[in-house]
Formats: sequence, structure tokens, C-alpha cells
Amino acid sequence: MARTVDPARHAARRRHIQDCAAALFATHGYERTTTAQICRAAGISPGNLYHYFASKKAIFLAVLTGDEDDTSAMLEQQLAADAPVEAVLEFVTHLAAPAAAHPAVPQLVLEAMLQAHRDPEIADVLGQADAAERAGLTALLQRALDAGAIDTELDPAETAAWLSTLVGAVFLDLALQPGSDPALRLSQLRRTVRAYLGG
Amino acid sequence: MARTVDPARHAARRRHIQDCAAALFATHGYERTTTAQICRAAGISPGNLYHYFASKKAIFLAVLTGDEDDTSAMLEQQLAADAPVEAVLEFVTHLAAPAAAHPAVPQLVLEAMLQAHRDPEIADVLGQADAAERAGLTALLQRALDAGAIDTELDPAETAAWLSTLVGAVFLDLALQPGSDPALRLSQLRRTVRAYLGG
DNA sequence: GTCTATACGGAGATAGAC
DNA sequence: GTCTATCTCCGTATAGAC
Repeated sequence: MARTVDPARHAARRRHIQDCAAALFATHGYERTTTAQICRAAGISPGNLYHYFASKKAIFLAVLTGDEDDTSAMLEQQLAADAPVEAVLEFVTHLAAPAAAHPAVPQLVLEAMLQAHRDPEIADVLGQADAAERAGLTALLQRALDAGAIDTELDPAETAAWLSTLVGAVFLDLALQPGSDPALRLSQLRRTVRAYLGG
Repeated sequence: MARTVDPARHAARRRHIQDCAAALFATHGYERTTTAQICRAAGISPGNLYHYFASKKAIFLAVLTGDEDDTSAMLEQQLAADAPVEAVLEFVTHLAAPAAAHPAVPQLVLEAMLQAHRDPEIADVLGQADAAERAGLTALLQRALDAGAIDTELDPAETAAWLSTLVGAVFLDLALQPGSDPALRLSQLRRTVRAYLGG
């Protein structure tokens, strides 16, 4: 059964549209970005967009799920590490690092968080990532507790939720404060986590 | 020069509309809230809205500036307090407390933060509040530094910015995680700040 | 597969009677 | 001052030629 055209070319073009849309969503937000803008940025005609995506929301979902996950690999690595507190710090740093990588990333994530509040489908995508994040943190914290490396009064799940919130803080700051120094924020985050865990 | 009607009644009705709009903005967001919804919630006809507000954005700005400021009074009080670290903690708690007061508050603030990214007028309103917040924190931290009550390596301005970010984290968490316990988050925030400041 | 043109719906804001 | 009715613009998505 022969395909009509080259599937690779189609996928590449789809990816191109997706990337252009991501930049627009990050700077202008989801609702204020029009499909016409996306088409203009991608260099295609308005109608042609729908040969690649079924709807505007489908583009947004593709953008959100497009970021590949190396988090589980990172988690395995840190669960096997020697120093349990350092392992938590490394994992937290890994989670926050994307926010510092490119200015558009935290903006896009923040936008997704708000949209998730209104759309179950988007909430699902983010919820899964968040659950994995917290589960990983909980496991690492439990290990640190067992090793007696952190304050024994800390509850692993509650602390994992809080550390996740602190990571969110870095995203929020870098998304909203253009003048913030990403490296400084990451170092402040590390000092914060280290001090919070006690030990 | 006689007024046409009772100004007090007009102000009360305006306030009523504003409150109804605030609830809608918090739950559905600014862009997804329609003027028709606001009118329905407030029990007025669609056209009548514009006798109280010039535009939809004017309503949003009124909502944002409507929250009265007792922050400066709180700051004066804490600048005169005996224990400088406790003063910082009290001030931080005061800044974060509104997030825990009512679920709609952090949602509304988050919505405003995103809109600020796209509208200079909204950015101004939030920027002024933010600047005051950081200035207050910087003053309190300088005082704690002078008293030798916190880690001498800390830079007051940078630390103030970070504490402000941490407060933002509580807002973000309570806005996005319906299951979060506000009291727990506030206590985690206090532990975090105390540990971060060292001393 | 890509284009141009347009249908369709909805949202903000206005007009004018009462 | 408040209402009903409506205007106008704009954004998504579709139709149909090439």
C-alpha cells in the first residue's frame, strides 16, 4: 500500500509548524495566539495548517508532549548514587534546569499550567509529568531518610510536594522576571533545598 | 451642582459587578470570561455594564487594585520589632497569607501575572506592588544583617528577590494544586525561609 | 498538497427606546 | 439608568479550485 507522499517530509513540516507555534505560545500565550499568526510564522497558508493538525489545541498538546523525557533515566541514576542528599539536589537541579535553558521554556510551562486549569486534556499531560516528578522525589527522600541524612521529622511525600513547588517557583520567576539571573536562581534553589532538608 | 442620582448606590453597584467579575476571572481566567457572563453573574443587562466600566480591561484593573494595602503598615511594624529574623518571617507570612485566605485569590493573582506579560498597564499595577514587596524585604534583611542575625554572605537585594519568588511559589501551588493544604504550605514556607537565612 | 476565499460563531461594545 | 436589540470585528475551521 503506497503512501501518497513522503511521510518524512510531512513529519518535518509538521515539526516546523509545531516549533513556530511554541515560540508564539510562549511569548503571546495560547489564547492570544491566532492560527493565522502560526501560519504566517511557519510560512504556510491559513487553510493548510489543518492538513497537519486537527485543531489549534492539538498543536498546543503536541508542543507540550514534544519535550522528550530523560527524567526517568536521571532518577535511576540518582537512586543508585552514594550521597542521598546530593542525589536529591542533583535531581531537583535537573528538574529546574530547563527553566534556565531558554527564556521561552518557563513561559510556555506557565502558560500550560494556566490552560490546564481549564482543559482536562492539558491537565492530564501536565499531571502525569508532575506525578512522576513527585514520585521520584519521594523515593529519593525516603532513601535519604533511611540513611539518616536528613531531618527525621520530614514526611517524604509532603516534602516532595514542597520541593516540587520550589522548582515551580524558579519557573515562575524566570517566566515573569526578565531580569532574573537563571544561574543565580538555580544556586539559590540548591541552597534552599539543602537548608530545608536539615540533617 | 446636584448629582443626578445617589453616588453611593452607583459605587456599591460598581463594586458588586467588580466582585462578581473577580470570581469569574479567578475560575475561568481573564480571556475566557465574557462580558456577558459578568453581566449575568451581576444580574444586569449586557449593555448596562458600560455605565460602570469603560471596558472589560477596566474591570480587571479595578479588581487588581481593589485589594487594599495594609502591607506598608505591616512593614513599619516589623521594622520596629525586636527580633529581626522573626520580623522577616512575619512579613513573609503576611505576604503569603492572602493566598491561603481564599482559593480564588492565588488563581486571580496568577492570572494577573500572565496578563501582565502582555499588557503594560497590568504590568504596571503588579510591578508597583512587587517593587514595594521587595523593598520591604530588602530593608528587613539589611536590618537582620546589621544585627548579625543571618548569614553574612547573603546579599539583601538578591535574597529579597528570592524570598519574593518563594512567596510566589506558594501562590502558584495553591492556585494549581486544589488538594494542597494552605496551612501546611505556609509552615513549609516559614521553615524554608528560616533555614535559608542561616545565622 | 497547497492555495484563496469564505462560512460560521462568538465576543466586545454601541444605539436608542423606556 | 436600565433595558433589548444589534452592530462590527475577529478567529477558527472548511470548501473547493488548482
